[in-house]
Amino acid sequence: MVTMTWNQQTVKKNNKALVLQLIMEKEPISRADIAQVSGLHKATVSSLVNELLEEELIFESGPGESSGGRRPVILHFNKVAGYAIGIDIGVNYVLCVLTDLKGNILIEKNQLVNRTPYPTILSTVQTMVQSLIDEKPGSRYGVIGIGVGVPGIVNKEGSVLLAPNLGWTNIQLKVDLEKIFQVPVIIENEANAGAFGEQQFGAGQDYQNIIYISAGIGIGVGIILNKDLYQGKNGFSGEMGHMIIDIDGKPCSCGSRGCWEAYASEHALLEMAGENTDTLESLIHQAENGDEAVKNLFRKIGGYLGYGINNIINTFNPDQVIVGNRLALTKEWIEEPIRNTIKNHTLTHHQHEMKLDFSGLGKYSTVLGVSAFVVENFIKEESRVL
Amino acid sequence: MVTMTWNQQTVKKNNKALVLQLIMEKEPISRADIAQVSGLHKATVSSLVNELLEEELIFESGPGESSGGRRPVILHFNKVAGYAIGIDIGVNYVLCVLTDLKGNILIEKNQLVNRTPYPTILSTVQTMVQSLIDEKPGSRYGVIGIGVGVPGIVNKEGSVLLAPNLGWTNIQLKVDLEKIFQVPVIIENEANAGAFGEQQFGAGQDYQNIIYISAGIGIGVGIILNKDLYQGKNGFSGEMGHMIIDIDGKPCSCGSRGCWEAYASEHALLEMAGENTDTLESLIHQAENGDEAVKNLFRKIGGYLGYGINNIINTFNPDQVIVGNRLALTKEWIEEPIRNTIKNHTLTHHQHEMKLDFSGLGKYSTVLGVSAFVVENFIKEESRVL
DNA sequence: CTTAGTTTGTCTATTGGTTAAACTAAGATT
DNA sequence: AATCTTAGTTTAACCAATAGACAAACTAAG
Repeated sequence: MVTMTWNQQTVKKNNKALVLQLIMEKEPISRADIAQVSGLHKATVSSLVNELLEEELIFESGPGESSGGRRPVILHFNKVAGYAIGIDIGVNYVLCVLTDLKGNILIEKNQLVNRTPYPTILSTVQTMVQSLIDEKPGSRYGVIGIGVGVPGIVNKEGSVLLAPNLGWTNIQLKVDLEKIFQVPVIIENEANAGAFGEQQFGAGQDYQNIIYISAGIGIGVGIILNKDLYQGKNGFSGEMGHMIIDIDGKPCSCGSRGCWEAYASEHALLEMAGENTDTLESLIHQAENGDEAVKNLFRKIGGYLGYGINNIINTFNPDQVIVGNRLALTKEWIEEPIRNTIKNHTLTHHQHEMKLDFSGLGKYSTVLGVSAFVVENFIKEESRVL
Repeated sequence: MVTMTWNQQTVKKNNKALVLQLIMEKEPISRADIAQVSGLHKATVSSLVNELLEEELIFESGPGESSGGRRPVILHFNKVAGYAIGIDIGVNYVLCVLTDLKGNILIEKNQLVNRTPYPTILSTVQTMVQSLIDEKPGSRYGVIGIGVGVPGIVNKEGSVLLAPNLGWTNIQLKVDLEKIFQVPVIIENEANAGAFGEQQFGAGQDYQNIIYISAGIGIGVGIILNKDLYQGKNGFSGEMGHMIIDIDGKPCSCGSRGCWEAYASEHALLEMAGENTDTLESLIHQAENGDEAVKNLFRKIGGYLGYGINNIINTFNPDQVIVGNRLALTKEWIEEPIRNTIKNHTLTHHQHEMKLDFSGLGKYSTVLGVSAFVVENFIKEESRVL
């Protein structure tokens, strides 16, 4: 079967998913409202809602306000019908969270790690996830899946092909985790996950086409077009950290020269700061205490970020660009230079109505993103025809 | 009505479109084959095929080869059920073609122009289109629409907001042409149209994610993701000619510096060639006669093109990059340097299985692209439920 | 308090599509 | 000639959305 064929079951599945989505987004809401908003007939909505009630994906909560007639029955999304686990594997930390189906964090485990060989990290993850599972409250569907964000190149089969900062190559992470926990596992690049997290719960909730810039040790980019993550042919999209912005410029760890992340990343920042500073945090501390040299350093990084963002805007004509990850902590000093660079370089029509924002979720962008992938997957499965 | 709802009519419409698409792509084909390939039931296929026959979008052509039983009835797409007109407005020419529904050019009109004020071009276009209409053969649906490719920024309402090389700003081209000819008109950026043309009929027929580089006086890029043109928020996507590849580099006509097209376009080439050469054609002639200096010039341009293509590949992880428009004529000399630059700079995983090709349609990319847009639009309308 | 009107949600019959299965058509095979 | 195969059509069954009647529960006006 080459292409998608349609029949009554797909119709029902789609409408059911639509109803559920409306309840998730607009709760509290009544059956009548759903019919109104969706364009479906009252009777159709009624029957789909009843199925969703039986599946415990939604619940009723007494009558609402009358608007001149019979009072409506208020419907809610049952966000604790199951729980998702989101994991962010960083260069020196592992962050695991248990979220409900609306991306609220219920339990959080954070662990610093010194070295990152795969077996070590895998066992750390295993321990952390197991303790989340042990502590989680009861629910109809239990743990519906695990999502993992990794700073590296991930293919569509959930293998980490290359994660230079972790020292990983060809790690079958999805296979390993599914074997251990027997639930669906989703592996994503950290920037892609962050983009989805911001789109679902953070700064990007109102927009269709979003480019999320994960500016950390390196730079990765998550591309959301028409509300969907764009992954590319193999899942490798968004490696814009290795976009050349300066021909024959600074050498980059990737072997090329003049890459964006050689100028605008945390790594570049620390390099420029010189020998006596070790961490981004200490630089931020200095800047907060009025150190003009450090502030200028931040401004310079901001300018470089701006060049890359210029390229992004001219390429994608997005609704919004979101700056996230560690460098977003320096918003106070980098925002102005970024905006200036855009103003002076980017095509006028493209600037118009384009929003530039900073991460709304901070260090949780990635975990919430992968958790949202897990939820999305679950909802798609569950809203099948029974 | 915020979102899409589904009912039996949408099912039918989709299935009918699917059947028609299969016939278009795989003709000659029988009803039984369609059922096989699509997964639809024989009876469903039969009834949909009969409707398509009545609409004269397809026709039968006697029995085919038996495969051990009753011989099948062979179905064909009726590519002359109507005709589309495609127009490419260039800096010094206007190209108009009449195509059938499969993108075959039946009549072609080419006219050189000296100056490009809008009223002049509009009247030229009007004359050319009128003569195409007068010469066209009879058919069931006549001229189903007009598509126009323009070298500039086009919004989703079919207005040309800015076309620097034509000297146009805020031209309501779609409105004007629809008023004159009373058929649906589609306006697209020339690179977007070229991308679609190559994907439908040219070098990109086998691929899902294609980036088409229109390298002419300037550089524009058409982005096809999952077989669909990506237009961006306002329709301005793909202005990668103004991607910065060299910080504080050469000034560009856009007001910025270091833009890709300041290094890798026909304009850049002629600038580098110096005062005594006027056209790309004369340079090609020199190169063909063994002029090493000119060949080196081409190689240099190829290298610069490579830098931008590096950025494209790392960003999009596409199936294929296609180089088109005027600079594709210099393939003989620029291909090698492009490939070298990619080899030396682009991330290894991204290079893998990535195809780099040159335009398969030559100067017809744009006209065939807009014509294909018109056809797509028509098919979508016609396969409506009757 | 009564009555009319309105809004919410359900029930029943209808509509319009796909599908299953029987059937006809026309060839190949034995 | 009899049987098997494949192609395509017809008929009835099925299923989901819909239209419209209806009941329940409320507001508003007299």
